[in-house]
Amino acid sequence: MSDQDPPDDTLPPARGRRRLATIADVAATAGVAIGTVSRFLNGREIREANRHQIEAAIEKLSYRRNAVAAAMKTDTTHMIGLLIPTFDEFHSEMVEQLATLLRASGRALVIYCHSHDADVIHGALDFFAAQRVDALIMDGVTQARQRVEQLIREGVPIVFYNNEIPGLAADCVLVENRNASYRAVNHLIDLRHERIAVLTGELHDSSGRQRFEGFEAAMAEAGLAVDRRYIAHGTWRTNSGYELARRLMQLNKPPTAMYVSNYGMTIGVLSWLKEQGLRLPDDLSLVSFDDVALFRLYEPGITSIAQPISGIAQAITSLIEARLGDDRDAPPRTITLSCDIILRGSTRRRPASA
Amino acid sequence: MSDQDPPDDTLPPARGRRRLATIADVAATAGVAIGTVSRFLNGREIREANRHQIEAAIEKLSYRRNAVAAAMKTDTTHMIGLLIPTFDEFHSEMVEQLATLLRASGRALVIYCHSHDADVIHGALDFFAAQRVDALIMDGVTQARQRVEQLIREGVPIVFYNNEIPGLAADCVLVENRNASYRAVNHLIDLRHERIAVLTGELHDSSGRQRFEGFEAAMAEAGLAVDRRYIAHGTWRTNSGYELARRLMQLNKPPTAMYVSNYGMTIGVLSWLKEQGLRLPDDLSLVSFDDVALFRLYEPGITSIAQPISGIAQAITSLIEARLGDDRDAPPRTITLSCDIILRGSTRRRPASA
DNA sequence: TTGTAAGCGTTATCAC
DNA sequence: GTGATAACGCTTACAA
Repeated sequence: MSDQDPPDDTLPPARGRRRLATIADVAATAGVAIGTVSRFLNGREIREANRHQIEAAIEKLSYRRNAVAAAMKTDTTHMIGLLIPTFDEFHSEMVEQLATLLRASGRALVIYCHSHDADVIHGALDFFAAQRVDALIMDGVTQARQRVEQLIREGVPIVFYNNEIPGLAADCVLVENRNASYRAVNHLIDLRHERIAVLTGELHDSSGRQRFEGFEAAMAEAGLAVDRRYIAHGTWRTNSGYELARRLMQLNKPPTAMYVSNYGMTIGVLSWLKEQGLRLPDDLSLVSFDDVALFRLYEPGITSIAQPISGIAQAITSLIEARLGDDRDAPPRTITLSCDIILRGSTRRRPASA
Repeated sequence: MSDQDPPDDTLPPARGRRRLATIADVAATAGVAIGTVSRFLNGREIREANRHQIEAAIEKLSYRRNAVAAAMKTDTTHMIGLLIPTFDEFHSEMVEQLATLLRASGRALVIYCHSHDADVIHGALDFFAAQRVDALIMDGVTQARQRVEQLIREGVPIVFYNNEIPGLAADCVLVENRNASYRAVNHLIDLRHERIAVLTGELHDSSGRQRFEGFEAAMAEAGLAVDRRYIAHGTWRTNSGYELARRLMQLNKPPTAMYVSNYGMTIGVLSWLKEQGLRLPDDLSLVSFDDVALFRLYEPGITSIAQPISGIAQAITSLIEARLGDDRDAPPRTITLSCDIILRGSTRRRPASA
């Protein structure tokens, strides 16, 4: 058997997959050196005649570059790890945009969904590290701190979104949680509401804290005392919105307005209200963080705080490309984007009766 | 410098990443052979004393297994390619479940989103092939046919969901589109509707065809002639739902009921209706394929056809694990799941006036 | 420009 | 069991 032969299918097939042609097969078939084929594959200059030989050989052998082998040499996998808590509408849209933006530079996302489970978070980070992803995008979830520190030490670029983890030197893309929250609550105050309840997110997440602080600031500035019973601490999740809505609305003096710190909990609130036959904005004015299709279509539309999802995805991408390009060793950057308050029918002036 | 030294950080760092300890460093530090460390890492039997040495060395060097190198040897990456058209609610839920199920066997999803763009589809499949994903999950989108055939020849296991591509020998997870559609339209007929419009999906997708056939079958069986103007051919997308709703509802004799072939187009229909101040079910009865959070919360709730998303994710996972396990060469299997029709407030008996 | 060959970090096959 | 060592398929000096 000469070196000119196509790949020999009688070799033990690796894991049931057929033996694919290698760069060596191409080189042999084309009658050039391996190095030349490699140069061609990487888009560098090649003698015209050789180029044609190589193209023909690639075609003939159905050659497929083995990115795994290349990754081993170059220590570049073109994979970006993405660790998100859940596939809610916000994340779906962000992921879609991230995938599209990263595609432009030949990269793809490897996705893990942690559901706030510390074991999963650790497992995901270990997996990403072992797979040598080029970079990592994740919600700044505190349970990850230790593993993340290790990754940073190993030189893996990381971009946090949504929450920052104080003290970690990594790139960050955030929104003005506090300010947006402040403005949203002020909108309720403008409408003469005084009994305003808040559903907070997890306060160990920086976004949860800041959104709550915005609420507090607006109330304090308006000179409105906050009844402790109107402060409901949630977990970001739908079922927590459901439970807390019940608790709040069954008070002797239920709130006339409610500020909910994220989309998921608002879904829970709406479910409970619907079950009870209560209607927005007559029985309650409601404003929610996150703007999603449902809030636009719901009757009435839900007044909400729209995070600039495209902007977030773009910011993340640009940070990553910078880290993977020339700005490898630049100091960590934090990009903070602002939100829009979108007025819809779920908020109205406090009824005189209340 | 002896072999016992920890990795030397003065070596040229690959792409700015620190040089990580290798299995060789661990072996040297532990005073055993490389092969022994490998055996240990892969959970095989090791002499007790060596085990402790190795564990200590791993700890000391912060050793991290390089999955890329392992993948190159074993031709197993533990990555599953996933190619979806868009991140709508259906896919979000499916992806979340798939990711969770696959995690159990140490695998992760690499995701591409094609937006029905043929170039992207081709690019994605080439990327997956180059990255040597262990298997591929994709919507059976016809533009992919040629590339997919090649992948099958190369021995990459593929699971189609949603649509089948006739003539391709691959595993498939489908739902009873035709039957579900048939039952849904029969529900409208039971409610005495006669002017029933349909918004079809793309008819070159098998799901689009089958859903349309179900409509036709129900109408024919009931002896209802279908006015051609009530057949609106859509693209699955929201804007197409919006446009077609307008076209249909502005007919001289608009339909009294509408069957919409997917979630995205229904969003478009609802948007248009909302803009016009038209209400379900008074101005129109509507039933939609796909059951999502919005349809449950909407007022009135949207009568819909619920695909068994968990079942789909489980079926896909089991097919993949079988292919990657002992059933490597089993003949292709197709799993077909049934759907539930969920009755809500968007459908009611045809008003006497109509 | 091209050919040659030394790795990259594993796994797997041998003798021992 | 363990230790040496040959792959795996590619990139990249270096020499020609």
